[in-house]
Amino acid sequence: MSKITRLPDTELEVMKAVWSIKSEINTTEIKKILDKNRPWNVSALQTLLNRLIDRGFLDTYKNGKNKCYTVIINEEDYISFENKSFLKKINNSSITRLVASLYDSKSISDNDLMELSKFIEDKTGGGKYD
Amino acid sequence: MSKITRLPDTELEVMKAVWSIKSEINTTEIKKILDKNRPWNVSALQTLLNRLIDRGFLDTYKNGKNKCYTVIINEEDYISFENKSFLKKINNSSITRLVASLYDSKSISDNDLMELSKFIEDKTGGGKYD
DNA sequence: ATAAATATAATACAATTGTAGGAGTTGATT
DNA sequence: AATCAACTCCTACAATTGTATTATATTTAT
Repeated sequence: MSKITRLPDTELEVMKAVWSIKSEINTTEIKKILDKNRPWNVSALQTLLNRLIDRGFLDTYKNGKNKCYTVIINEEDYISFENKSFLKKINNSSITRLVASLYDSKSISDNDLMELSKFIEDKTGGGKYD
Repeated sequence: MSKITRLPDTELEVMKAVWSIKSEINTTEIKKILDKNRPWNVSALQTLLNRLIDRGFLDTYKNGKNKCYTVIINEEDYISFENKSFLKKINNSSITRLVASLYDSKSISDNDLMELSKFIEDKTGGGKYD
């Protein structure tokens, strides 16, 4: 089990594309998805894929002329890792502080809070009162 | 009003120290605070302070032999900025998704959820039911 | 006024991150 | 098997980030 590390922005962009692929994950397929956002240089992409292999996020195998990839670190685990590190680094590990900051700066709405409230009720056993 | 940009890790470390100082903000004072966490090289610190000036986070003036700093970007604004960017980049702008991820990975507890719930009640007008 | 102590300035450099050119392979087509 | 297209590999390099050395200037104590 490789230790998860924070990814640089472009590597994360690549991983997001990789994670979204349900069929064979090869360079062309990845590039096709990335190109929907902005044009990608194939060599640059290859470099990033290699770095992701070095980091233990991906493994690779050959299928004919294609280079294919398998996911080692899955999306949920990585997102969890990022969320936890971020909460600590920026909000002193306080989720209330984070939500308050987002709310005060109008980055989330009353509706968002309602939805969140519903989630909390679910998790903490539904009826806090009665 | 300068545009806020994301800070590299070490520059953020420095800014946190700067933000915490209520008296005159000079290099020695900053270093004293930083050293509580890990030993800092003064020149390295100077470089980072200069970069923070370039980025528009700090301004500087001389007080006798001391170089002093004034804060341009305050902590709340920067934290808001980081929180918003992060929510978008990692959790698709969904706060419920973020909280769910933190909860599922046991990075926040039931207690944290309770506290958060209280905050939400406050903000959304106290009694959702009666 | 000179030495010792303290603070700043100038510069440099290695590691990481973002980007790309060009040569080499492989597989398909005729 | 020669040609062409698609894909990969190797290498390079600029920008950013993290760290430090040395030199210079200023203050303080003698």
